[in-house]
Amino acid sequence: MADKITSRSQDYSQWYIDLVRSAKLADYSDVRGCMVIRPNGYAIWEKMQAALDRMFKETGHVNAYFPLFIPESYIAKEAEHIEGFAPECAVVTHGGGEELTEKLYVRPTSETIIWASYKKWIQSYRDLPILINQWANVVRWEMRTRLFLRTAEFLWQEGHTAHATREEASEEVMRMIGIYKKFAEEYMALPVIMGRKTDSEKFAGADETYCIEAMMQDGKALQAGTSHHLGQNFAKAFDCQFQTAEGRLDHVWATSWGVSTRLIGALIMAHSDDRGLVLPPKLATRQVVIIPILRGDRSAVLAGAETIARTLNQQGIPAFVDGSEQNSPGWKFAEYELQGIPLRIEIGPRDLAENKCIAARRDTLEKTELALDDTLPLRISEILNNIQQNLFDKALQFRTDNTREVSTYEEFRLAVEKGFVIAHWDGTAETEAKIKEETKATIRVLPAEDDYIQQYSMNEPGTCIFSGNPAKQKVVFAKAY
RNA sequence: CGGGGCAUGGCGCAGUUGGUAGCGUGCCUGCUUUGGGAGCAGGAGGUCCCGAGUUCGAGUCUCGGUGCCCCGACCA
Repeated sequence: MADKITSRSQDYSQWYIDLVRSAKLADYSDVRGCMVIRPNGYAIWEKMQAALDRMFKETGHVNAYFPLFIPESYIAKEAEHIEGFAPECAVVTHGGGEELTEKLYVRPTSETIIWASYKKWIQSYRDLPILINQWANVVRWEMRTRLFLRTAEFLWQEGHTAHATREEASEEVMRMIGIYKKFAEEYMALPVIMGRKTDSEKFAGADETYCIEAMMQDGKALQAGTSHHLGQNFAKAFDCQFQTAEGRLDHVWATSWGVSTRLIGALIMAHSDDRGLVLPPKLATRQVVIIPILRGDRSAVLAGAETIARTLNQQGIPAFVDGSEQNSPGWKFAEYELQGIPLRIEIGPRDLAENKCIAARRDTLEKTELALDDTLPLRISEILNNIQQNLFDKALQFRTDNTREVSTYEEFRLAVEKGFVIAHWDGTAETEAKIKEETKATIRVLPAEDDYIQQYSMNEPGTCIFSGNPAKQKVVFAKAY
């Protein structure tokens, strides 16, 4: 046995760390809070990027790149923004051996430097909308870090759009959070609740923040993506006005939205098990590993394996053969399970004689015999689709099983230790803060999707779980990452 | 920023009253193996985190420093 992973039941947090390291997704760096994303981890990010980037382009967005360094005076322009971000910023004070006349902030997010440009680019309503996305790294000097979930430097995409009206910006905010939900559910097989954040949880400088919130296997919530309505806050801070069709001057309306490499952490914590990573096929660079059992007529077995790989690759199913003789088949089984390859095919002399092979799926660990004929690629793609669907179904079932509606604060305190809690809230920040102080649970989301609202009758008025005051609606509470 | 832990071959660890460093795994070579992390034999590999001190002698004792991890408060 090589890298042994701590079991989830024994220590969930340690399980996560062991998994990330032994599946070679990421490694610690000697720089505090920073990580090295290894090829196995980066491959997942590349799959995510490809799918998201396509979805952004399909909705009219274009990519650009803005500088890593932001002048201090820019960051300082939006009061709430600097208050929120300044404490966690890295600041460059020297360059070329000289002290800089103005300090440069390493971007924690790019609103300010982008709006300094937008101010130059926008004069008329004819210049709007601007729909720009950038793929970049950002730095936030976090107190405490966790691989993928929270690191001092991370990779993300940030969309920054400029609009002529509040309504148009609102539509953009909802369109993008909708895309994130679609991506999470269709690609990551991760069910999410889409909705709004309370004021205390919203982005520094935003009027409104929408999010997608997911449940991890320990019942805790993870914010997987955000979309912000920035109102005219940044336009005002940067004096960015435009002339309307009617000839009036107005400040530009803004949105920003992002997802980060944190999604990789979400993916791991949602689906993986004590044997290692479990990857949804749509995010697996390598979907099928073929392991020849090299006994008897080795070259025939190896040729059989290669033929399967070639056939699958021709059908667009990424497959590869591990025919190395350095490791035993058993070793390879364990290794590729650790790495989360969705499907394994075993083929040996016995199979070859009977013109079949064994398929073992990563999610359920079930083994099936498959005939080696023209139907093989189809059967395999069916299994892969089935894995993708099964992961989503399982995660959704888990979320449902670990979501509880409560009507008393006593019930609340117990339930919130085990998952999501649906409860009435009086809408005040005071109540929210006290609940957080006493239970560590926060309001994760005010759901904004019909199915979820109906399922838990979120809009039904009632009595606040904490204060006993009238409450217009229920909200989702949970402990969060 | 508080509390705790760790620092010794690539990785994981042991190292007793101070005496010149060892185990597992991985790596290299060869042979035998191969349907759930194979076996045997041989081999390579270490500034013991850094600095100072005590001592004939420090991985070990003393003082100082650094780094990382974990748990909490803050955050995507």
